[in-house]
Amino acid sequence: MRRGLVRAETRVSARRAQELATAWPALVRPMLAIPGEVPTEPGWGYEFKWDGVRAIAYVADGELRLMSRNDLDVTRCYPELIDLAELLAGYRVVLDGEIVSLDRAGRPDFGLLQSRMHVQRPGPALLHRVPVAYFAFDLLHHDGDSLLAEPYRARRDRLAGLPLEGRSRSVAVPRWWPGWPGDGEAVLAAAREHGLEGVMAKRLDSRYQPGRRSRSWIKTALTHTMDVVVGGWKPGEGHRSGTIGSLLVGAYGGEGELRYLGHVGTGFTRRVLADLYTRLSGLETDADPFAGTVPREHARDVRWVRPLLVAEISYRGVTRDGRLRAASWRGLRPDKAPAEARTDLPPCSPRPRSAGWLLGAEPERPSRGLVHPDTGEAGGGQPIRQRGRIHRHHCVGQVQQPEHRRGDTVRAGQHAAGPQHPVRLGEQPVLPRRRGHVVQHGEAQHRGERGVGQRHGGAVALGHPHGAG
DNA sequence: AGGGGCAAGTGACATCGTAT
DNA sequence: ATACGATGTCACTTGCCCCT
Repeated sequence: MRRGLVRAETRVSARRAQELATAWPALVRPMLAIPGEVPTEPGWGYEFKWDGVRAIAYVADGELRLMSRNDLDVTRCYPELIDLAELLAGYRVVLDGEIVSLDRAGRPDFGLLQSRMHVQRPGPALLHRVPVAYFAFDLLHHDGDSLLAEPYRARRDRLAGLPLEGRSRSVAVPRWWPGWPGDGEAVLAAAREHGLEGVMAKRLDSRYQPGRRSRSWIKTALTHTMDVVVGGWKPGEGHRSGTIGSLLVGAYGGEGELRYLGHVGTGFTRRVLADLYTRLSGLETDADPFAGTVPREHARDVRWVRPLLVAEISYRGVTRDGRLRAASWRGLRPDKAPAEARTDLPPCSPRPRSAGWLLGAEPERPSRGLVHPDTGEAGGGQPIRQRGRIHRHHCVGQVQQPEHRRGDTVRAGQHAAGPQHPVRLGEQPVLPRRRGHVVQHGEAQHRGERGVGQRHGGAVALGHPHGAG
């Protein structure tokens, strides 16, 4: 078999785009989602939102080409994904999917993937240390047929017909739920419980709109909030010049030290920036208020301030070195004292302790479909419902994991003792409500201690959020 | 060591088209 | 004329590689 074309990562010229359009059915840019609440009305299908890098995969005649969101050819960066071409020998397809790197528990970890993203010729050591997988979630072309005008449900059905699952450690077709009312909340609850990034909802009757941000796809990211103390700020650039670019924030640790947690540079309105500029100008000092050292690249051009302002921020997780990921400003908390802003953060992004639930460890399990909770009957990918509830259904397709990463498999939704729905900012009237689902800091902190999972037959199963199953 | 580039993302805001 | 929704642009984050 010929190996996939290997080219340096390059931006595609118009001429190259024409070549690609000739060699493959078409050059398709990924369809994008708008952020919003999980839709609950009928007519939506649901998937988990994967924390990785989007890529369109072109497979033809045993060759593979992977194109990034910005028309970069990233085939050479991920040589293990040539498995796609080998699995699909004899097919001519275009897939939409996500390149992910899995942590020890088998969950996508964007931090891990970052060590692969810009390496054009990864060596054996890096390939072994940080393997990647391709999660295919859409089929755009199939043996000469363009499926772009086909409804999402039909594209998914044809994707399920491809010989992709359970045959390679590098390829998976994640589960999806052709929705019933309420499924969205159930999938979101499962995502929250397992520390995933969020949920994608897609209209079952929607066509694929290349390169478009469409209301037919809605992404709901899970975020967390916490109170922080502002310890410094950096000047802005461009249309933010003359005002604040970002704030350096921290919170108090167990020893009473102010721990640096990172920058917040988004979420402000002009009015808020002007107000903060005035407030912070009155607090300027020469002394760095943070315990320990703020990294040099973070401290460049910083104006330190006395740590008296308390604010609430939202964030998507915590990086390995204890920094807030994707932090966003929500508002000042004049009702709180600086000492009330405490870290007590988990050492990493809040995630459950249980391992390996995401990817099945038994690739030859007889039925990969849904299993009826009472009869054990396979449901062929459709949600099994009884008395209007989802009982249990499997989460992702089967992927062989590297030996060193095999782990437990869990059944979700059976042990969650805490709140089943996130605490929303609506309960804090001083602050505006934002998009996305919010997990309060305390909830995120404790979730990892709630044993949410247990072994179950090689694939995860979702329990209904209201306790069935 | 420092800066640029790239991936993911967030959010605000300007602009354009359509509806009232 | 005004209001509203959709869309695109811009500035910002982390973390990595690569080049100077």
